Amino acid sequence: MTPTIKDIAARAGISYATVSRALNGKYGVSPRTRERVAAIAREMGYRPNAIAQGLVNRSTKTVGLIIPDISNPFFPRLVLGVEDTMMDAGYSVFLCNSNWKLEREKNALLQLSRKQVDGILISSIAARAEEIETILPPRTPLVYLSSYPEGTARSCVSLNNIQGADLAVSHLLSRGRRRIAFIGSTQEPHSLADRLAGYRGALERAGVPLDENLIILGEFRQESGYLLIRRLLNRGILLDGVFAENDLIAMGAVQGILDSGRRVPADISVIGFDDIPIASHREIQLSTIHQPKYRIGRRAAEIMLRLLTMHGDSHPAEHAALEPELIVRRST
Amino acid sequence: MTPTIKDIAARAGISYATVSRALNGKYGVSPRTRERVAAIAREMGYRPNAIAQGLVNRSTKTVGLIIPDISNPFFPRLVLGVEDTMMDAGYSVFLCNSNWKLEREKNALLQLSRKQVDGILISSIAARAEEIETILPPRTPLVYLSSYPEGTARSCVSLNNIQGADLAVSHLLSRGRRRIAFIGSTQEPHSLADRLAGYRGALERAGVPLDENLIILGEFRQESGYLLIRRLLNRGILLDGVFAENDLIAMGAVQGILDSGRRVPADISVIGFDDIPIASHREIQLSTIHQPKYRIGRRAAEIMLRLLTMHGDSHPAEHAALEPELIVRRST
DNA sequence: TAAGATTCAGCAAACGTTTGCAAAGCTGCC
DNA sequence: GGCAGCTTTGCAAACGTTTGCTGAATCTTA
Repeated sequence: MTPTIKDIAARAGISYATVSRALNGKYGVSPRTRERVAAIAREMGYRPNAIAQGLVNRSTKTVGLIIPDISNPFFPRLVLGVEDTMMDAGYSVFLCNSNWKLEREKNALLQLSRKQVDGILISSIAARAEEIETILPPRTPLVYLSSYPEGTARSCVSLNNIQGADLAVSHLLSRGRRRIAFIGSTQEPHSLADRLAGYRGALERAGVPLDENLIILGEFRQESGYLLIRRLLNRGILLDGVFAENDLIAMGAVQGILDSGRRVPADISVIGFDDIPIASHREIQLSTIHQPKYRIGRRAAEIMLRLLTMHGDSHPAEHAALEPELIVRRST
Repeated sequence: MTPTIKDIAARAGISYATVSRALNGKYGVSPRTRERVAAIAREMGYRPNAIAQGLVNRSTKTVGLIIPDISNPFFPRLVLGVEDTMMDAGYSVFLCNSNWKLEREKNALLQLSRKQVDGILISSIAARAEEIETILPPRTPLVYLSSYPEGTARSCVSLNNIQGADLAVSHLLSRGRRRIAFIGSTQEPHSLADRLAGYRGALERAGVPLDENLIILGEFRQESGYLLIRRLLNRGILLDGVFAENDLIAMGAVQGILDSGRRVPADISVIGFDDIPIASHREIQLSTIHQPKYRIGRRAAEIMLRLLTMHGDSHPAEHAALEPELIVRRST
């Protein structure tokens, strides 16, 4: 077995309370015994049992991170931002994938709360805050990142989605496009609502009439973008621009357009959202709205650390809305 | 506070030992009290404290997963494979990124062992097994995945790298290529050694002389591939094929070749390794050796679960070497 | 040198569970 | 009615820590 504090005490011929105090640099231990204990601990290869510490300290130095799908290229850098920051502060992070299912999201929440995590970071697909916040013990530190539900009073870090969508659509308009399709996903209701709002706003401001036939929804996958645009095109609906809710959809749309014998951007301009790594690739060159993924993760983790250290006193929820940035590439 | 087993006991007017037994379906509780306890627990919103359970059961239902970098496109699906499988079995997983640094890898190992994880899955960059195995308590369940150090007696799940490299190089040879460069990375010594061995073996079998000038090493990044191939080309070294240690390097190499005014594959054929998602993209079409990333993760997790359930009795290390698959696309 | 102050160490409870052992309650049989 | 045998329950220790309280030992100071 790995040595415990009692083994050290036995070896040093003192009580284990003293060993604990010595190891933790607590007041009330003579320098002599302190050193002796340290030496013995080192020699025996002692490692504090974080589980036992967690039980008495009521803090596990652990947080949970729930995201929809790590294999979606939007999330890895976000996760890295969280992980780096929490790790540096001495926390470990549980990663949970919800696979875009509310049920699994709730499940993860439950499991994490059993595991006594000190806090939870979540990129939630829930539509309403109660759906997820009622699962947690009342004052659990909670930070939403990138996507958050309606009606929450907790801290959030996200891009200004309305502004981002507006930026994208305005860009298409500035290129002389008037029949602009919106291809989105029903998987994240809140971001859908915001990006749709930005789309509508930009059109309205430009005096371009909204055509509900141009709005079409599927999933956050390339195949979905491909299928949806082809369906639109096959129906004979006229369009000269596409604003996709994310880059994956946009890339699928580009393929669909090319396969239908049209050109990008000459016949139809396409713009995406997120700026995932592949979008900037030389052979792809997709115009998009940039999201600083690593920074979102880091920022969320920083807020979490703040919540963690003021443990419990007043929750001044912090809503950080980062600025979107338009990236113009070949597809527009 | 969240209710404990004692709160339930108080409410039910029985001892908390009985509550524990009732909740865990242990023998020796009457159906009547069992139901009563269940009802009260539900009503009070009781959740077992996994930390306390972990302390007495000496099992935390938790594993650690250490990888170099989640933002490298090779890892997300591997992580997902692990996570899905462990989650289904009721385990949570700590994710740690080592950023290709041995120091951080060791650090993560230490941190995880403090946290009393039941087992560790690691894609290690260590050259020798002792470097990492001496850090862990002797009989800790440990599974290497995708990459493992020299001299280990533990379970591994990985692709047959030698065979994969052989496959890739043989393919280039079958295309009439004779001057084949190897562009690799020093970041993972073991996989480098194997892929280099496959490269050498294939050349030798074909009777093509080995030219050490054609072997050049950097990092697992696209920029690295670009820089290295350009350096080679600028030196005036003749070549008609490139075998890159991974797809990122291969993609960089393709760009470098194009920028130098040569054609791919007409002048120089390029093949990568891993088959990351982007490699199959219509505009990229990189030939490569496919790695079943999700399956590697799942398989490793399954082995871990087996180790976990036979807790301690005999460690029949299982070495699963999955078959590589050649994927021919436009770049060769 | 004695009394008070100060330093150092130990005892024991607590964190929330599980579980071996003993006690109590019940059943049915003679 | 008494007793064996079974079922149901409770007591208390244990897991590895932290920490408030108390006591002993040492040091000051008059």
